[in-house]
Amino acid sequence: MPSETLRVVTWNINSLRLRIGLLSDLVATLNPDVICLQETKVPDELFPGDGPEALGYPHVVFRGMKGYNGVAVMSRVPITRVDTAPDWCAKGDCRHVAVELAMKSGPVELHDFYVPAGGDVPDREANPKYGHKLDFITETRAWFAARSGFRRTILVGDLNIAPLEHDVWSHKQLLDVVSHTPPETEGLLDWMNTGFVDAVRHFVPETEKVYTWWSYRNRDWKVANRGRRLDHIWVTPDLQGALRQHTILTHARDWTKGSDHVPVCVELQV
DNA sequence: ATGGTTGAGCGTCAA
Repeated sequence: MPSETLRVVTWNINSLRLRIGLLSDLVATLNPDVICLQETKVPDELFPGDGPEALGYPHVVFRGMKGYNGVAVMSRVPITRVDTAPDWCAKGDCRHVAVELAMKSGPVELHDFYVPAGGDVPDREANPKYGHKLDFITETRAWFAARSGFRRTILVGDLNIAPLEHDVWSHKQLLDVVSHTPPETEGLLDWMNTGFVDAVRHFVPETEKVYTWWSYRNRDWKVANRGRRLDHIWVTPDLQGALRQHTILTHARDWTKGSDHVPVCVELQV
């Protein structure tokens, strides 16, 4: 059976139209086969259709809306959209798209998620956005649990939760901060444990700090280094042996007019 | 408890 390299990137681009030029830097640096974006903030009728093709990614699926949310997958490999998932929390809010990659060795399923950020107050009564976030991960967990036994599947995205102690700059100080509260971190790990392994933690020990996001509200993000690992790549266990390397593109946080998230990349031999 | 910054799109809300 022929095998080939598959390099997958996930990036919360925080407006595709504003930062589409940065995709050239991303491609030049990481040479990905598939790019999964979140927070594209562009309705489908305004999606810059010729942009991905000019960069060498002729296969594109996207789901966007005006102003908020939005996900897109750009690929060198032919992809077909998979439309089996429900409308999470019945909001119609463009936070998930799934595709099948036509690899030579057989299909690989890929899910691109943008989990709700959850607002500021970690209390579902005072802050419905927090409740929405918890409900979202409960629904996704249940849906993947019901499909247990699936294989050759990759799940990526801005999951807006830093699940482990060393996924944040200060575990103690962030226990009450949305993105690292126990209901979120436990919920996310329950979702992952429906049938995935954490591909970045496959390479980096849990005792080592890893961040993919630094707030805009820090004068010097590098000096403060108050980061969180909000962006994730999970793979089904049958792909764990296919993992070859990973990259957190930290220096992208310094790109001119950059996103507050940086690209995360994993290479597999599938 | 609050502020700090950014994007969409023109009020403010969301992050």
